Amino acid sequence: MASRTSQAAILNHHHHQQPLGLFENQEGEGCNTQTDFFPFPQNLTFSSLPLVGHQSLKGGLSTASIASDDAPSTTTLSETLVPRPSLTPPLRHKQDHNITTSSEFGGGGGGGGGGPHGHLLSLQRSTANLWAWGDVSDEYCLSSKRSSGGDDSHHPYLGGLSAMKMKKMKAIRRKVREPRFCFKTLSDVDVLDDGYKWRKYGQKVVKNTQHPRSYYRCTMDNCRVKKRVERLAEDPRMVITTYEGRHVHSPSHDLDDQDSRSPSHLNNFFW
DNA sequence: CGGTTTTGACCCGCGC
DNA sequence: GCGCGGGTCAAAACCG
Repeated sequence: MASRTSQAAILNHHHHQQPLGLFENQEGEGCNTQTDFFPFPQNLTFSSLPLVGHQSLKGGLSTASIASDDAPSTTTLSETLVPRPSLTPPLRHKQDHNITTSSEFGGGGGGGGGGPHGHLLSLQRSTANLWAWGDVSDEYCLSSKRSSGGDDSHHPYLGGLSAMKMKKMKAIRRKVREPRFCFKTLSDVDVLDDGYKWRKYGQKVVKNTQHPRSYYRCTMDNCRVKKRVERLAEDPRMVITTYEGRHVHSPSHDLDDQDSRSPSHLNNFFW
């Protein structure tokens, strides 16, 4: 895992001067040739990117950039950058008819339709640009939102609370959003296998896009992490994956076949 | 049969 | 206030 020593830098976005982060894998050339680097938060370790690399990327996933406002045209990524201690989970791709599968990651396999983490895409020719954003400021780094509310606070149709109360909660909830980050990946497949098990709970066609956006939720109990997957409008080859929230557990793959690899730093995936 | 996906409906925030 | 659009729910269908 030489790539564990990935370099990180941040670029200015061409439009809004918003900080873009470029994480350059040591092995990769850093396909993104943008300049204007600036120091990236030290506590933001991308120990996971290497995992991407170490598995099947072999340097293919060479770059990842972080941005606050550089939203793909199809989304409104208007939040501010919130560096997390560790962001990127070990990414792999689910199989797709278009891709060549070079490795198999036993483990994870979910049950029915969506779950099968069978073959995994070789990302050798993939490029991932990592965005990160979130409108969570340090002070409230959420918690009030859901941790207290338990199961009901996130339930939009909950009947127990008065409408007023619900509205207030919504208001709070809007401001106190889970930390989020996203990245884009050049890939034929939509769903990155990041070691966690996801259940799809919605799909939506967003405006000005041909490709629908899919919504996933972590299948683990008590874990409210969500993930959004869509394709970039300008470049359908690019997959935008957005994570929201932090896992309260380790990746499912760890429990199976991954723990022998790098169990300690995998804990950092609880973004 | 249990877990996941699909998909139409609903909710809600936001801009006008 | 209204309409639009994004996000979520939940029942039915699907799948291993």
